[in-house]
Amino acid sequence: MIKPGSHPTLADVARKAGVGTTTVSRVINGGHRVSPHTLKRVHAVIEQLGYMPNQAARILKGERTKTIGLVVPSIADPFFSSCAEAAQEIARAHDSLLIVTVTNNDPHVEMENLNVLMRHRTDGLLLAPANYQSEALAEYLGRIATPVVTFDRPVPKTGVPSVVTDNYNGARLATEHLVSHGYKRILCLGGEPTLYTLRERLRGYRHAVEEHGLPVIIDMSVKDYKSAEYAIESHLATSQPPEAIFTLKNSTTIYAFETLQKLKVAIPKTIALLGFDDFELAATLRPSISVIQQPIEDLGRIAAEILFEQLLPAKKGKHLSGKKRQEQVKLETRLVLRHSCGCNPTQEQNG
Amino acid sequence: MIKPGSHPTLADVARKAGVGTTTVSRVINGGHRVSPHTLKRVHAVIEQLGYMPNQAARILKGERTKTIGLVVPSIADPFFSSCAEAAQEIARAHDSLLIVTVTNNDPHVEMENLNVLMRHRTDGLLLAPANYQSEALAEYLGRIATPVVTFDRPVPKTGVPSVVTDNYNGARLATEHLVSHGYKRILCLGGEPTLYTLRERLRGYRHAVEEHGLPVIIDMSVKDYKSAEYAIESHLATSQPPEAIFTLKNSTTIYAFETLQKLKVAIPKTIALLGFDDFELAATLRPSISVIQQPIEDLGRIAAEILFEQLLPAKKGKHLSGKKRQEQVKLETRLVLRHSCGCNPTQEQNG
DNA sequence: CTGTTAGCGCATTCAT
DNA sequence: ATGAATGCGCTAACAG
Repeated sequence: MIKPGSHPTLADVARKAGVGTTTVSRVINGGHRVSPHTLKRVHAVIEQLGYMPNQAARILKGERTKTIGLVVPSIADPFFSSCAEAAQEIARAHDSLLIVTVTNNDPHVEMENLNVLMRHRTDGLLLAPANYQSEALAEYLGRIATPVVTFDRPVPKTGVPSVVTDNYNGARLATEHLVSHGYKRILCLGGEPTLYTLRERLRGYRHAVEEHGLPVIIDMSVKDYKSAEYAIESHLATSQPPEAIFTLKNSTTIYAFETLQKLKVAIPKTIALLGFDDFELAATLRPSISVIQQPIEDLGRIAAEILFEQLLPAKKGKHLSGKKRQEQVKLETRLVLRHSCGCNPTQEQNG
Repeated sequence: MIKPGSHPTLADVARKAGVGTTTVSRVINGGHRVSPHTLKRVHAVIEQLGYMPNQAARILKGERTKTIGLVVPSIADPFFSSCAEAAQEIARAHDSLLIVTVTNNDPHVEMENLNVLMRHRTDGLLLAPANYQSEALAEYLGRIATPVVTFDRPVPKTGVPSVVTDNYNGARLATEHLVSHGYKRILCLGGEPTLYTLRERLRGYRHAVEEHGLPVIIDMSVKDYKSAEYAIESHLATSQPPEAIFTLKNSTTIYAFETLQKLKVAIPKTIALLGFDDFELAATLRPSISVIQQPIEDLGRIAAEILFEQLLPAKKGKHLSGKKRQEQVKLETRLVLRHSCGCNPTQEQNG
């Protein structure tokens, strides 16, 4: 070994094999135009030295880094980790690595992460923006050369392609369903009204109830279990308590369920429940919870696919991909009927 | 712009600012030993050009890549995604990026991932090995120069440090508790007996029941809901059906719960249930499920901390860290008593 | 304080 | 079929 502790280099291999560096380079890049004999010996030396090409040197030569960056609010969140898994799979299929960074929904941290990723020259970026409506982000994305695809939440006023769930129609679907059960007073429960997804869902709910001439009852004060409990208790104490609750997100649905359970309010008899976004044990709870299901893996998968689509043409030296894929992809939701909304479906697959 | 479409280089900045490359280099590395005036101008040019240092070039100079690799069976799995989140946080604190790869528990894919990561010269590796007992992996890890820390599962016969849950004692704790309730026939239910974690838990269960002179009833045939249902029905049909079930993992616990619920077997009256590993709605189900809880985030966090601990000394040029941290860290579990085991605890925090 | 210069490991002409 | 030489962008000696 020439430099103990360090990795052997292409030159080390060349020396040991008694050939030129060019030859070794050819060998590790497919072995074309190399005599079988040399090929064999070089391979042997590579094996023996445990040589692995240094990606950095290749990058420096202008090659792609074979990495893409993923920027999400959280990776512990099942929603984003599912997206991440799908994205990782696509990346792997394209011989690329996925670098994961988390923002905790903090625009400042997000910007920092983007900068670090740019320094590493990731070939592309997959982004679930922390702050819908951020001018700084829009400006930043317009400035950088790296292809970006956002998912779950778009960045408005930018040409950045995005893959999102059709939150608006999903919420409409949910609300319409509750209406069809005959419920008149439908409470829409949620939190963090600044989030794009929740705003869209809220809009869907509002339009649906308004169209049916029903009262708009919205409570966006839910931040945790406590606030959910407080909110629901307040609405129950009203002279005209709600007959159904449409919860805008996962955690809210669970808080609502727990609260109703604790207060011994019969679901769906006294109050029906329907939530946006499915969750693991929704079918196992009693009663089972009806939900609007969004194609989570598809979000990550399609976003990654679009990203790599933008990456490929560059290889051929083409100027721009001729037919630009539509700027925003909207994925449809699915209404999963279980018992909490008042339905009585036949047993689901998994209990 | 000198090269449209490409990133501006340090030399570009130097030229435009009318200074030498060294000066620019100094500026982007803290700005020490540079006159305030020059500093300001260079900063201005950097801003104007949108210059970002090329990480690859730095790496080539022998610097660290500021990246660590994470190799896990799945990132969609809440267990590993929680570890990943913790690891990401530590990485970020050390100004590093986390590259995530998933193996699907396939040793071949795992090896491939490791190779790719080595090519990218990640400073270190966090690994949850796919296959306990793999000779090839042990050999590989012994050969590479990069520091590695495994978590959740160790790689035996290797000096590779690992951070694992004390699965053995956790299972003992669980079993002892069921015994203390007076149950005599305790069924241990699980699957994939090749996994390190499950073997350890199985061992803990076995020792505990044997010590109490109780029958060892093990069924490792659970792979999915169907097989769980079949297994449980079989055991119920016995002349001496079990009085309690100890499930070895998350999903098995849920399958068991669903099956018992479907069969209208009263929990814990007819059969008690206690599972290894907590899950989100364990406290919300009725009855709530008692579990052995493992410190999931700690696994990822501590593994990452140990990794960076090994990385730091190299910076100072020291030969080896003097006091080697103990090779294997074992994290203790916690018994969380809810209703399914027969306990009647006071209400938990969150319902 | 500042500039010049020599590599880091590799792919790539251009010769041979 | 092979090799010598060049340069990618940057940092660190080493002058000034």
